[in-house]
Amino acid sequence: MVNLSDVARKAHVSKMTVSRVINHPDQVSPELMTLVQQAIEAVGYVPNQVARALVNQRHYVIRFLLLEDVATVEPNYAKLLIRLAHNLQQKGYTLEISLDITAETQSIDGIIVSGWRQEDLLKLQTLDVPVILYGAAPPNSPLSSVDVDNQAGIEKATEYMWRQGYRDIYYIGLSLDLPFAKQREAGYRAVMAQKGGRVNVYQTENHAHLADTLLTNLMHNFELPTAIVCATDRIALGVLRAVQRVYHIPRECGVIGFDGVFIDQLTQPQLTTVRQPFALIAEKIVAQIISQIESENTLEVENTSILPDIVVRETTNL
Amino acid sequence: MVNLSDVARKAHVSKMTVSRVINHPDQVSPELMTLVQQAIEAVGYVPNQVARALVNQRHYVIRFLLLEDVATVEPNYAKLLIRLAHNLQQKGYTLEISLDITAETQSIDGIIVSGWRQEDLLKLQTLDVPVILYGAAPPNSPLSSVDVDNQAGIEKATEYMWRQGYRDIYYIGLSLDLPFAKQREAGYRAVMAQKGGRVNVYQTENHAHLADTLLTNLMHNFELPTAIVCATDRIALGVLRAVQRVYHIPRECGVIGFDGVFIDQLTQPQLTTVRQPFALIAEKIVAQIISQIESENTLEVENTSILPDIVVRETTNL
DNA sequence: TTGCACAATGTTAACGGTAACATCATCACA
DNA sequence: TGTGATGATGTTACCGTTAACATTGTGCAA
Repeated sequence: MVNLSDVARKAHVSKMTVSRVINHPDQVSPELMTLVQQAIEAVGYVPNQVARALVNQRHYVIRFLLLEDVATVEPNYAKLLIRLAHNLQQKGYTLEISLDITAETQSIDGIIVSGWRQEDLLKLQTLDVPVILYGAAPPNSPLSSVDVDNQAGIEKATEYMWRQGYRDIYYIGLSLDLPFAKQREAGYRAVMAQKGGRVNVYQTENHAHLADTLLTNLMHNFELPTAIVCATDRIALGVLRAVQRVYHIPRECGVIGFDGVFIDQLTQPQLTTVRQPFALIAEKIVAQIISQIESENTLEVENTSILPDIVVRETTNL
Repeated sequence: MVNLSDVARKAHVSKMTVSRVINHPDQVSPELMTLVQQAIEAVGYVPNQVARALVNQRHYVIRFLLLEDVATVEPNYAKLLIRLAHNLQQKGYTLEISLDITAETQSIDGIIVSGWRQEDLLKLQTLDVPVILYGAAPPNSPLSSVDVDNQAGIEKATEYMWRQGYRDIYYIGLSLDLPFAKQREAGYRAVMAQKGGRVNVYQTENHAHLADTLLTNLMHNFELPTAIVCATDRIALGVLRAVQRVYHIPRECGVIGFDGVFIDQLTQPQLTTVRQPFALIAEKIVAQIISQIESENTLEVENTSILPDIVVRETTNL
């Protein structure tokens, strides 16, 4: 392996000069600068990150800790993961994947956590590296977080349906005791309260066929045109299937989902949805964790919500 | 950070003795052994992997190189990735993600490549670490590979449909010039040749709505009961949608897909499919790459095909 | 008793970098 | 002309670990 000494020998300077050319270019004279750069080229030198990590006590590695149950992993993660890897790479970091919250933290600089539950937070707080949560942290949590703005997302969706002209608007939520599920429901309620529309909230588990069953019973009460705001695309898929057996989409019934990852492109007609802006989310997560790492100890908690956009397709154009 | 010296001081031995307790337990006397182990416990020592990596020229890191176009990333990868991370962790390795084939290889021990094309192979061959391809390598390639047995998978599927009693069997393939697409088609042809059935091969791009359109035109030729063997679940989704508008599934038409990741669970009725055995695939990949790393230079090319299983659901029970 | 093999432990140097300090030449200014 | 500030470069030591070699002590055969 080509190392600093090889470059130094080639350029007839000391190792330190070479090191400085790389890390503190302002501290070397222009002549040596070019001389050393040529030597680096000539011998094909590439800095050894491991040695660098050892002496700097920095590793240039961020861990993505996935706590979600492996069986239920959503395709979401692939998208987020890829964006994260890409953004980190640009900043000179690499992304490592772990499923184990108890894994050692001494060869990483920070952790991005996804799929966490309330009960994981205590352990996460005690770690000795910066932690960023994907998904909104509870109030007063000492951990920073980045999340899509779930409430605003459903607000946008509900308002959009109202603006399209639908007045009979249903919300099919998730029967899950998790913050994001409640926030989405709150978004629907907020808009309906403001508009003075009738509130119709139902809940189901996150399965298309359960949503299908629910809607099959529900849709006889519709006062057309009716809109159905769904907490997830998966629910929307089932809703769509049930409703289109009886009504015309979108003339009689409009449907809008939430997530915008994969499922929305599989439906027929194609689903209008609130899309999680993974590119932005990843960007923000990366910016935040790197700033925490590089600011050393000034631990400033930051909770970011990112406003999602509506992707209009074929299920909502009244 | 607690290090070897701290343990050594606590146990009143030299650093080397502590190191040996960890790496070569057979070389230390039982008394010191327990003494040192207690000291390790007492001070909470955890070996520093970075220092270890530096001196051993080993990093205990495997890179997952994803060359697929980011936009088309299938949820497949999330499943595979998680299995890989899990298996590697058990062997003391960590998994890192990269999208960049040109990234440095000096702080990793091996690479697992996914989504590669023919034109990537040359560059991959020149890397100075072991490389395992996910997806069958071309004949005589110097790179090892692990893949699902695509041909055998579709053979199984076709035979299964024949056994169910369908005699009019169609194959809807992928219009892609990639080995796996050809192998799947070959599987269908092989079985039909053997059974003496009429060969009906059509191709489409990997989109549900294109498959829908294709089938809408095609299905008037069916001699019921007809089976449709699909190259992917995505195609199967479109096929199912088109066919069920006219025929009863599975009494008049049976449909079987390939992949078994995610999509198959979204259809109504639920899709019978050939499932990629990601647990096995990941296991095999990990075993293979670690064996290559640890055997140093005895570079033995190994191409493994893993036989997939059929997951019988609701679209094939004639 | 002597010497030697062998097992248990310690010492040293290295892996490839960088921070901190030391050295040296240059130059401005009193 | 001497002094000290300044900038460019070199020297040293260290990050935490392990391989290789050195040392020590023990038992056993000659």
